[in-house]
Amino acid sequence: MHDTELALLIDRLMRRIHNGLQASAHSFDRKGVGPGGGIILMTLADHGGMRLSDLTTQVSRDKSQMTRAIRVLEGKGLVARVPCETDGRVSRVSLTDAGHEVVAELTEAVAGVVGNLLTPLSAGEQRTLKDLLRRTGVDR
Amino acid sequence: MHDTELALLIDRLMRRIHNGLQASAHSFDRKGVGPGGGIILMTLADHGGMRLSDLTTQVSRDKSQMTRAIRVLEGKGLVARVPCETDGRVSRVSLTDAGHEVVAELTEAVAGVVGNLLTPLSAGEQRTLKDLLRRTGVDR
DNA sequence: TTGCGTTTGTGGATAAAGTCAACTTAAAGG
DNA sequence: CCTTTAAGTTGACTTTATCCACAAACGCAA
Repeated sequence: MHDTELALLIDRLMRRIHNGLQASAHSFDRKGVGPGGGIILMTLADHGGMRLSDLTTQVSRDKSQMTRAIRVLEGKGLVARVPCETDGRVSRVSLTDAGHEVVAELTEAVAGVVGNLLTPLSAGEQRTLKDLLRRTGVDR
Repeated sequence: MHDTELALLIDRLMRRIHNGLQASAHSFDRKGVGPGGGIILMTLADHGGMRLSDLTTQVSRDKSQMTRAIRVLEGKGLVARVPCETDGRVSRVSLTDAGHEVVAELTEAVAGVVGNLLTPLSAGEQRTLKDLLRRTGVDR
């Protein structure tokens, strides 16, 4: 088997999404959250409030970087963190109203770019693609 | 439809591939090409000799970065560049024998990680997934 | 309760990638 | 020719990523 093509395909598709967004970032990323911040915000929109550690595993990033990313987003008033009452270590992160507004703009922009990239696929195929990706494993 | 889920899924899958490789990089990346260099090498293995500009569009990266990445790989003796005879501007890049060896090791490692992540999918579904990704568009 | 290992989040230092713009050389087309 | 465009290169700079050590809080068992 020795199949590396999928890795290359995934990498390329992700870069294209990234570049497509970058090209028009000035028109929607008023808060300057960037790609990294955007993914965090959208993930929070999907999951509601999350513990910081769950957030890091969900987006598969380094926790120290997550700390810093959240600090930036908090500084811009897009997320709020409340210390957990039952566990003194964890802090729970959630979107503020301003954060939701940013997510709405981000969502539209991302949907535009992604929709554009997916035009060669039928609606059913697009659904299949997402379904397959969703069912992808967790490695360890 | 405002669909951002696919972007999040793609990003997460790519990070998981990346992290999975990173975890055991010491055991196969003897030349220290890293993720970036690895993608370039594997792309070259797929396409044979390529013009540098085609390489940049294929992997969707900045050309200035490609210049530097190729210089590093060339310094390690993994790729060779020959100036094009018909066009004095372009230089054609291809794998050396040492480069092919590295690609072989990379391929095995990548296939292991990817195969691991794809275990929830049947063989047919894996084929479908790759097919759909391959048919993905080019945006502009 | 105390001790011990583990989890959660921070902080710092450093390396790797990405971004942007200016610039050289070469082709292409009036 | 002369202007325009394409292919690479270089430089300066910002953003992400990686690694490691650490403090605080929890879980649990002796």
